[in-house]
Parts: sequence; structure tokens; C-alpha cells
Amino acid sequence: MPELPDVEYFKKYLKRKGLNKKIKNISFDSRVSKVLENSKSYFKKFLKNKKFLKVERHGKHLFINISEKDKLIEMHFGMTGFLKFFNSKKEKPEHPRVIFKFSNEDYLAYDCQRLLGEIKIIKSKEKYLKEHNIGKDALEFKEKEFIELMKNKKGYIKSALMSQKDIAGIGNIYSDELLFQSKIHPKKQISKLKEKDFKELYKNMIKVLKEAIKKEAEIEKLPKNWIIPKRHIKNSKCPNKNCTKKIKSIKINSRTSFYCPKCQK
DNA sequence: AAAATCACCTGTCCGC
DNA sequence: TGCGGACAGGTGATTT
Repeated sequence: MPELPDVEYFKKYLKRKGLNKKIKNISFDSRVSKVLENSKSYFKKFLKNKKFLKVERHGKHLFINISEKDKLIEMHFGMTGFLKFFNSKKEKPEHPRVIFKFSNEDYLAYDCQRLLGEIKIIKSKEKYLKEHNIGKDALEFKEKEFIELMKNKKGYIKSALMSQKDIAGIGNIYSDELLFQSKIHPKKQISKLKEKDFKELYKNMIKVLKEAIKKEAEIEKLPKNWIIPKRHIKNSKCPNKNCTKKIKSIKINSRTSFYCPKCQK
């Protein structure tokens, strides 16, 4: 689930509901060691009686400053992770690997069904990003920088857009969307792209991400003429006006890509 | 060295 | 109904 727009939503959600409240306790489920990089006891001891002070997002990562100098929480959500505040059993999500209990009796769950996410106390955001080879956030790019970067790459355009070391934040479904809106085939070799293609990609990258953030990354709220809402509906037609072609899917680097064979060349 | 594939996980859906 | 396999909005390690 979580690409840049989703994680941006988690950030706002946390800002709205989780800042400046004392953490009274922390609990874990039995599989937590798959996602929690620190020991349970260290993590708990460390965060007890602290507060979340500030939240930042970089690409698909969240960084939470706490009331402790020089330490922060890093969160990544893998394919299935999300954050959820709750205060009744009914609202508790299904795979809460870590649960923060606040002094006002609110709870925050870090839920991660497939355990492909990560949660960790780190010393520096900058150091973390560098060590993990994570590039500049997609929304921080200027057109010129974006074009310079892409020009020097090889291989399929879709792979390049998804590579976090170049551009952080774009994953499988948003890369499909910005390729669709740019009318570029996902398997197009970067070397075959022209200046105007790069310009189009840049424009649509910013547009798609910003629009998705506005819609809180909820598929039902995304514009009807986007390809994202069609990808899980069998035999969908291209949402472009005057196009009646069926959307096709292919594998690129073992990820499924959806595209219109007529509109995307 | 960069680009493509594999391995890591759980849960659901689809076809025999 | 039951079972096997494919697959899901990700990524670090391994192979080409």
C-alpha cells in the first residue's frame, strides 16, 4: 500500500493525532522482531515517558523526532503497513506489531501484515538516508535536476522511476500512473526517450503525487480518468476519451505493470 | 558497475 | 470443499 502519497497521509495523521502526548507504554506482538530492528526492551525503555515532537517524510519513510536529543524513530511500511489510532477493541487493526499507549488512553498501532516493513530508533535521518542509498524525495526535484538524472540512466523507464536511490517515493502503482499520463510505455528504454518525454514525466510526476496527496491516497477518490483505479478490475478499458482499448498488464522486474497499448508508445 | 532476479513474509483469490 | 500456485502499492542481497 504505501508509496509517497500514502506515507504523506500517515505523516499528517500522526501530526494531527499523535504529537506531544506522553507515551505511557509500548506493547509488541509475537512476530514483531521481523520488523523491529532494535531489541524490544531497548525500544520500550527508550520511548517510555517520551513524546512524539515532530514528523517528517522522505520518500516512503517516516521520521519521528522524540523528546530525546539526537534520537528519532524511523518507520517504513513495506507492502502492507499503516498507522492507526484507536481507543476501543473494535477499532484495533488486525496485525498490530507495535502498539503505543498514550497517557490519554489513546493507542497507536504500527500494523504490518506481511512483515516487510521496518521500525527502528536511529541517530540521524541524514545518515540513515545515506547509508540506505535513498535519493532525493520525488517532490523536491526541480525539472532540470530530474531530466539530468534520468538522461544518464539505462534500462526500462519504469525501473528507473521506481528505483529509490534515484528518486525516493515512487512505487509500482504511481509509476504506472505517471507513465500512463505521460503516454509512455513502461518498458520503453530510457535511451529512446526525448527531451519532451522527460519534461512530460516530470510534470506528471509532480501532478500525480500532489493530486494523490490531496485525495489522501484513497483509490476511490482519485480522478476517474486515471489508470490506478482500473488496475484491479478485470478487462478494464483505457480511461482516455476516444480510446476503447483494453488495459494490458506485463511484468517488469517481476512487478506487474498496467498500461494502455494504444495510448502508451 | 549497473540492471535484473531472488528471497523475505502473510493472506486471499482463482482454477482444477 | 480442498489444495496448490500465483500474486499483492517493497526492498536488500545476489546474480547476470
